[in-house]
Amino acid sequence: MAAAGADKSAAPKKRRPRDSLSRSVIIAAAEKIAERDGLEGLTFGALGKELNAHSTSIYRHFRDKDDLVLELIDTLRAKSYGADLVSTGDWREDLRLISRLIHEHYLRYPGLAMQMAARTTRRPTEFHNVEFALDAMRRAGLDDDEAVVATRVFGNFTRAVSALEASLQTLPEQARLMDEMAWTVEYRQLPADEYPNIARLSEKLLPLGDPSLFNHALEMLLDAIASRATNEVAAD
Amino acid sequence: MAAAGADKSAAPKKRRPRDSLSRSVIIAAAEKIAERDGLEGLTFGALGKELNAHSTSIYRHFRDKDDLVLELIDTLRAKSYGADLVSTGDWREDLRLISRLIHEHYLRYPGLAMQMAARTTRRPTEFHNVEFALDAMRRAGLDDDEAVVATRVFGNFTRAVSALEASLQTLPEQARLMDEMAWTVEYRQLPADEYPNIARLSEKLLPLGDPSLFNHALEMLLDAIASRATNEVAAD
DNA sequence: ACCTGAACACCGTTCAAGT
DNA sequence: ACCTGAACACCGTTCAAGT
Repeated sequence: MAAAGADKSAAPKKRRPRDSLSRSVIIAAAEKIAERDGLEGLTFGALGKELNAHSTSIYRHFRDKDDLVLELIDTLRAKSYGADLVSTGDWREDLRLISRLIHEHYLRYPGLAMQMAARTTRRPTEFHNVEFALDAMRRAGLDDDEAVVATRVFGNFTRAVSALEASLQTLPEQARLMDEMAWTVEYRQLPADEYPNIARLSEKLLPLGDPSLFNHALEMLLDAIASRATNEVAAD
Repeated sequence: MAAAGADKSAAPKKRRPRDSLSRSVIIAAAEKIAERDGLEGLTFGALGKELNAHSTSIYRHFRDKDDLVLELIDTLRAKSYGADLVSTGDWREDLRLISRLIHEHYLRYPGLAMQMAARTTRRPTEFHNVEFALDAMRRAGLDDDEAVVATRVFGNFTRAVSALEASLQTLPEQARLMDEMAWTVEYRQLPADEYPNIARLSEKLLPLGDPSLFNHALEMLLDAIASRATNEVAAD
């Protein structure tokens, strides 16, 4: 009774049934690997193992690795924050919301962050993000041209800074620690005559990835948008 | 007379003399390759070929590839804009200057941009950049805590957005074109009832890497810094 | 002491061969 | 039609062997 059904194929073989492979099945396996091993673990070899299939059979369903990664990006996006992106009615709060959701999402999948930041996926989640940001800019009082530019500036800022923070997380442990420590060690020993400002402020210097920085930057950019918007609203 | 000196070692061998290899010689070769083939061409194999040496002999002078890349980053930085980083006396103009120099430099070496943005090199060029920015923030009228945060925000913004733009440049040609075209093709066909703002503005949408965006973002951030600085100066 | 050669453990990708 | 096996052209890196 104990090892009844799975007995024969116990440890070694149990081959996948024919036709059981598909894009969605492969993406599900990729998600699992990304969640478990991070992104550097996402190889065709690992996918094959996870799927109990030959690694090269994936090529029947995806043109190449780029094709697979783009599909994975959109799936993760929708799952990770698709449902949370609901307007609050306040443009500034809305921009804060989308920016923070993207930021958190990138930090959750740091190995994919740079690709998420740089690629255009042409898929529903992306359409929805753009629509959401454009609408907030309109409600902020920006005219059409300003809204388009502000949306891009705001989006590029959010994705770029988030990807930078995420990439700090993917550095080899030793490099990350050395880099972080530099701001509390090397920078405190610089000569005051050559680097007076560093010497004066050396106790206060923050590492590049300090968690408070994102919000500071976000609020500064929101201030700048608000001040441009105010100029318009003043005409009311 | 024609092929006199170089005759014997014409095509095939001409081995490097012993002890002629060093960190600086290797970095010079790496610069040459980076300039010529971009960064994806910078492999130990290519370095060996460029140096007329065995690829593995590089390991006598650099711990690993990361060690080599960090050294290369600082060398390129110093050479590319080290001499141009001179204060104008105007804090806002100074921040504009350093931001644009970094931006241009990243676009010149797009394959290294992400590493340049995320790593702390602990070397003179980096010290100098930090000192320069801190001094500008002080002259803008920010207090110590604000200056430290503003420097980080400003630096992270500059490096992150520049690295994002640079990484767009390193995409495979076909992916880059498809991604750019999406904003003038797919986005113009979205249904107006579901995406009213995209539909209304679809003629104006810019690709992610539009060259005007960096300056727009930069001026917005400078505005935000100026407005915080003004609050202080108002007390004068 | 310095450099080379051969090998290792990976990658993504191609393609002929099996079922 | 779908999947596998073997091979290819790369990576970075290690280490014993040559000079």
